This record gives sequence, C-alpha cells and structure tokens, in this order.
Amino acid sequence: MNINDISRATLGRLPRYLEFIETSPEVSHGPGARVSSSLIARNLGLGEVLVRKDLSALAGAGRPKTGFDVSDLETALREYIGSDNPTPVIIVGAGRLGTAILNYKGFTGFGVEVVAAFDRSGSKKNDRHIMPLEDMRSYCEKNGIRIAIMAVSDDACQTICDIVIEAGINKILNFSQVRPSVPENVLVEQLNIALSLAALKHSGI
Amino acid sequence: MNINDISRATLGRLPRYLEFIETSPEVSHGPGARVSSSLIARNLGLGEVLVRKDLSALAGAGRPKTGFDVSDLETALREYIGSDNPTPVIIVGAGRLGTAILNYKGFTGFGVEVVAAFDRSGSKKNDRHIMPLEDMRSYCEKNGIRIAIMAVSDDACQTICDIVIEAGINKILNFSQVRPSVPENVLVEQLNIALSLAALKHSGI
DNA sequence: TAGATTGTTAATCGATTAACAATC
DNA sequence: TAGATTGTTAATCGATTAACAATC
Repeated sequence: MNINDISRATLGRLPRYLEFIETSPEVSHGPGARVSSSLIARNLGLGEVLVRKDLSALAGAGRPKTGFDVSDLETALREYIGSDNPTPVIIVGAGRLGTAILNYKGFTGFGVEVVAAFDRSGSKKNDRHIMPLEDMRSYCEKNGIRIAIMAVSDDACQTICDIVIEAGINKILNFSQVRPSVPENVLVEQLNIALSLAALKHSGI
Repeated sequence: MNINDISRATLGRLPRYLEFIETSPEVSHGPGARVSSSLIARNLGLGEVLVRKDLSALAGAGRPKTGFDVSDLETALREYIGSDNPTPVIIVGAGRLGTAILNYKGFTGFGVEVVAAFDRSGSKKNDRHIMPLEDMRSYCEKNGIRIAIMAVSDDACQTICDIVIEAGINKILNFSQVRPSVPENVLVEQLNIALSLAALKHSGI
C-alpha cells in the first residue's frame, strides 16, 4: 500500500489521527518523540493493525519497539490532508442549505475551504456576499476552482449543473436527489441526507 | 439473500427503482403488467444482475421471460421503504443547518418525515415552530419518536446528545464532527460533509 | 422450439481483521 | 536477552460482476 491509494475510509480517519496527536496529553512532542499505533487505536476506538496500515501508507514505516515519529507523522498528515493549504471550493445555490454550508466551520481540518457562493441573483446573507451565477465562470477561471458544492432544488439540478461544468468545475458534491448527467471527465458525488436517515431507520438495533 | 438483509447500498437504489417504475413511460401498469430488470438497469445505469438481486431480495423471484410483476414490485418497494407510512424523526438544533433540513423536501421518498425541531430556546422560523429542549422528552414519548437528527455545534454535541438519549432516542444522525460517546444500545451515524468534499478532492480524475 | 429473461454459483475487489514473523 | 512494537501474509466479510444454467 502506498500513498497514492489512500482509501476514502482511511482519509476519514486521518483528521482524527492528526487531532489526537496534536491535542492528546499522552503524546509528547519533543524532538525524536514517538507515538505507537496501539495508543492511537485505543484512544480512537479503532483496531491497531488498521491504524498501523493507515499510518505506514501515509508516512512510511514505523520503527518496531518505538513506534512512529510524532513530528514526521504530523507533517505527513498535514501535508496529505492539506489543512495548511486548503483547496478552494465554491457553493452553488444559496438557499437555506447552501447558506448553512457557507457558514459551516468544519472544512479546514479536512483541507478544503469554501471561498465563494453563487445564486441566481446575487445577494448578501449573514455577512457573506453571494455572487450571481453569471460571475461564476470568470471567478472560477481566475481562482482556479475545480470543485463545487451544489445545493439547489431537484428541478434546477441539471440546468445549474450544466452551467457549473461550463465554468470549469470537474468535481461536484451534489445535495440534490437528482443525479445530473455529466461528461465523463466530470465526477459527481451524491450526498443524500434522506438515505442516511433511511439507512438508520432500517438498521436493526 | 432475503428481505432481512437489504444492504445500505441496495436501500439507496430502492427509491430509484420505485421512481422509475412509477414514472417511466416504458413501464405499463395494467393488471399483469411486467417489467424486466434489464430495462430498469439500462435506464438507471446499473448492472442488470445487481438490479435482479435487489428486486428478488425485496419482492421475491421474478419470472423468466416475462420479468417482475409491476404491481407486486411497487407494493413491495413502497412497503419496504415505508413511503406511505413514514417514520417520524425530530431535528435537534435549529441553526442554519437544522432549519435547512427542517424545510428539506426529499425525505418522504425515503420513508421518513421530520415532524418537529427543538432548540435551546423555542422560536418560530420560516413558518415552522421550534420547541424548546425541555419539551423534547415528553414530545418523543407521546409520539413514539426514536430517531433524531443532530445539527448542533461540535462544542454542544456531547451535552445535547445526552439529553437526546434521555428523551428516548436510540438512533442519531449526527452532523457534528464530534463523535459523542453513547450507551451501546444507541446507534450514531456520522454524516460528515467535509469528509465527502475531501474525498472528492483526493479522487483522481 | 427458440429466445428472452431469470436464478445461481463462482470470481473479483476493497476494507478489515487475525495470526504470526521480524526487529530494535 | 526479552519484550514492545512493527510489518506481512492470509483469512474474512460484503458488495459487485461474470459466467452459465434454468425456465417459461
């Protein structure tokens, strides 16, 4: 396993590792300080082999008996996640959901940053400036934006999606239940809140 | 494979099957009308064996040459999804995200329904009545609510979670990045928007 | 009968876990 | 050395796909 095939499952755990290493009093930070995968696993409620695999895929081998170098690990985690140099994304659709996401604080730890929001007519909501759709293309070109969050109605989804792609976006996180048809060089990920709820409802407990 | 082990992946496809069957002009609806898994697969962009497995797990065997009975399939899909008799859920936390979800229209097709929202202090937002947290327990007991969506800040997550469980909730869809610790008879599903974005960012295209 | 469509069994693939060998 | 901790290989598990047999 090497750094090029970090799975989504692993990626989801990386910020937890980083946060644990940075904040736990059980982890020391002097030069040469080390941390064991077992310690991390125990605190995060994960299997220790799993942690070991995640970490070694990311930061290279640990050392038997002593564990992983804390400082190397921090650097590698920050580097891979990109928390110091987050990727800019835009939001398209500034209704209630779009505005909520626009003001959401949890993105930085995952290496992304919402830099702008667009809607049919520009406006100003909760201190953040919303730009009109017409400005999206030039904004994205100028700022090299390739990722968009779409929070628009099911009805508008395909139409807006076409515009978004036209603006140079090639990765879309879509909150609509409609799966827009897109050219094959564009990637759409559906985030379906209702499905998560339904799965919960059906999960036997 | 039988109806008791419908996977989450399958569950996510069921509403799409139902919608296709109900709305596609390629599907007729008279008594004895049938539809083939291949037709569904082709239209939804899925493998036909996959569709066949999903459908037969849900509604029992199809018939070679003729396919699946449309009416049986519709009944089974509606029955399993529960769209005619949706499960009530509550929202806890009526900030921007909570309010957005409260007004979200996409739940019915997945067999769930948001029936109330709670926040520290009750209020009225966008025509929907928000109740104070103190009323949650009696409301849930009276209405038999066992599922909650938590849309509160990371800081408040554990505190509110305890209150939610106290109110009789045993399944929680949590938008916070904090994973609350809960008794083992309570199920928490994390829905992490930032992770979805990060995964998209790292997906090679 | 022939052909469309299904069901079944085995193969693949990815993620996780278990068992054990290696090493500092 | 002994023991803590790692890495590696094989097993498991779930979802999907491929190949093929069954049947109306």
